[in-house]
Amino acid sequence: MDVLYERRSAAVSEVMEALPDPPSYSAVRATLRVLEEKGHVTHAEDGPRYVYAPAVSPDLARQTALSHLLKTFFNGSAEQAVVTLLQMSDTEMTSQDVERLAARVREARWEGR
Amino acid sequence: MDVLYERRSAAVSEVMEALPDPPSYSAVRATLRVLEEKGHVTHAEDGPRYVYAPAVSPDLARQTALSHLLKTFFNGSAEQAVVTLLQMSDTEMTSQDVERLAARVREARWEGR
DNA sequence: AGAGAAGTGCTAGTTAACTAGCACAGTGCT
DNA sequence: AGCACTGTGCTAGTTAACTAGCACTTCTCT
Repeated sequence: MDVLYERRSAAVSEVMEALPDPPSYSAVRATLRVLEEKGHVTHAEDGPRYVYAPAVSPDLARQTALSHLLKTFFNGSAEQAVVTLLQMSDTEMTSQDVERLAARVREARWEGR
Repeated sequence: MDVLYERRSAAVSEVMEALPDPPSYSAVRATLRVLEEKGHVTHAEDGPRYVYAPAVSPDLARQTALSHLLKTFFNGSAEQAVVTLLQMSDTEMTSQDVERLAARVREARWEGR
């Protein structure tokens, strides 16, 4: 699923290549078929091959993932998550990014949150 | 794993109760044992029962989870993630929270990020 | 002290996941 | 047109995950 979320859509071979220590081609095919049966994934035909994509909008997927992560690692606190994001070294935020971020925070405040 | 991250530690039965549509007791025990073999989990003995905990510090786990989520859903952009966090309705941020957040952002800027 | 509850260690049987491999259908190249 | 290439549909066999259950130990409550 993460591969599909990251790439937005992918053929079986692309999914396999994106996986670290990938299982067999057959296994990936079977798994995608099961995911489709469960409604997590859709497939479209591109010529002879299937191209799979998440069944849910990117926006909803993002929100679901974020709120799950908040619940699991930050006790539901969005503020703590934001602080950690800023402190993470591999985030590579420039001062310009922080500037824009502050602007957005101000925006959010004006919207009454 | 998510159950252990959220609760910091848990006995087998607690893990099972925290799972939606839980597998059998034996399955949970076996899974935790495998996770321990793979080094993702540690156990301590509390009287007669085992209490499992993640093998990695909460802080590292948080950072790992966040950077994975950034890569998967936000194309690596921490700024986008923060904006989405603020926009999410179920985040329930008060204006006080936003105020404190803005303060932290300023702090982060002074630290040269 | 004794009975019950709750837990682990271990095992046999069942179900699901993975592997390997075939036949067949489109693409692209010569 | 013909051939290699890449892909799907499907199947048989193998490995891993899950289930159910027993014997044994430790705490708890009466």
